[in-house]
Amino acid sequence: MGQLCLPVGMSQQDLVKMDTIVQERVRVHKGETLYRMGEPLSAVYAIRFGTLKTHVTMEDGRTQITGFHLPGEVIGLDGLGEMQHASDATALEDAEVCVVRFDDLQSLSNHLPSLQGQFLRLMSKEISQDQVMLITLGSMRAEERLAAFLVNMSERLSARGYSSTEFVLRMSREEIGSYLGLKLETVSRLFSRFAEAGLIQIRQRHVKIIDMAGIKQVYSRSC
Amino acid sequence: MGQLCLPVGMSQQDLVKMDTIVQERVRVHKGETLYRMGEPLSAVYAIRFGTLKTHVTMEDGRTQITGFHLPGEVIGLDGLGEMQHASDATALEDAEVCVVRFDDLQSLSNHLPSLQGQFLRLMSKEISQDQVMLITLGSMRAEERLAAFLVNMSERLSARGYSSTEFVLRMSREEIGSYLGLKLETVSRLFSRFAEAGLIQIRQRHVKIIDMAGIKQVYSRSC
DNA sequence: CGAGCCTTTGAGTTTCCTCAACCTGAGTGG
DNA sequence: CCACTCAGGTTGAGGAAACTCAAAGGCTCG
Repeated sequence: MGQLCLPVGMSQQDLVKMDTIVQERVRVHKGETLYRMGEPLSAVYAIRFGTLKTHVTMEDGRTQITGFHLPGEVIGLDGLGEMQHASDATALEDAEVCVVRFDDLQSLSNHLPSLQGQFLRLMSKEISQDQVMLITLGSMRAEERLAAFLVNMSERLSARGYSSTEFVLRMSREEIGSYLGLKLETVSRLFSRFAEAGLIQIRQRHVKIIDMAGIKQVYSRSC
Repeated sequence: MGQLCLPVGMSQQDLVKMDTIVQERVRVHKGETLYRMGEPLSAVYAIRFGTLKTHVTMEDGRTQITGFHLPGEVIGLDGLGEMQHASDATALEDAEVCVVRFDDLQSLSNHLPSLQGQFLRLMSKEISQDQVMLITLGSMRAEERLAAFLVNMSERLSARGYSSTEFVLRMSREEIGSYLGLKLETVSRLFSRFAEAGLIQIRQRHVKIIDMAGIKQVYSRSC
């Protein structure tokens, strides 16, 4: 569990203790939601396998995807402050998560000093990632955003032992668009343009990266 | 100090204890930086008075403002994970901050159980705010972004005892633009348009909100 | 009071969106 | 087994939004 569910940085004994409280696992089928915005926060979740998206919906119905989450990542942290979930989490494919119950956590954290730090670190990382997205949405053009997205997916998949050059996107063009602040047609056109330029091969959701350096250039050689 | 430097939620005795460790204050003059990205994190900072901006710069020189920070807010939390600052913090006007040293904090947090929770809550709030910005940048049009910005400033100022309808923007059009993912000319034009529509009065950086409901409509009646 | 920065406003251009048609592949029922 | 359906994806044409470039006016600060 330890390796899959919480990132490195804890001692072996601590991991053993952790294992004793995190025995609960939940399966989430494609399209089902793990939690919804506004629900009381009873736990955070470490993804064992599968991909989930987190998204928020405004009063007027518009929706924005705030993240795609791969195995090994922890979701639900954004609700810790108000003790209620700040977004929806939906499975993009059948997935399984470890349930880290919050009341267990609180009683345990006294005995596990490293756990507090672990959570601070996770939350801080989430803040940093959000800030990277702010740059992406605030100062990049469509082309650059999509290139950044591809590189980001590649790196995260690679860090989890998958191929960094060939993978399957678990989300639709529309979902990518929502995440990147673009329309689905724009995403589709850009994929086609990247393919034409010899940077990638793409057939449906199967992506093969041909020229990684070229893709990185797309968002570094601007201005 | 307590009221000014850390939000509510701590008991009176805890506040007294806090006061004993947070005696250090720093003045930051307009244009000076409090900390820079990459510097080792030795403290977080609670703003006593003045306004600061946090911003990040990419390799290619592009810069994005990630937040404007008013008195009472805590900055520097985004660096807690890596123990080094994840952004620059620059004063928009002469300001003073309380220095919350991290080593003091760690030794103290054992004796102050509420402090840990306090920090989790602050960080979680920061994540939520970033996610609101993601929606803003990802799915709103220029007009809506600026309206949301005005309402946000108004509410935060009001919560701090200032007027909610009349205030001075401490940042330039360019800085507002960077924050909202717009160019300075666009920001300027939109202010003029809002004024023409009778929603606000604006002269340089002095804003007077005439029709708050109208401004809120700008970003609720879309689609 | 002058220099430099900030702001406003205009004209033209680019980027991305909208609308629309058509294609593809997976799943379904006859 | 094949035709059908339907969601997702591609591609094109036209238009709207925001950007770029440019010029001129206004504040602020030394």
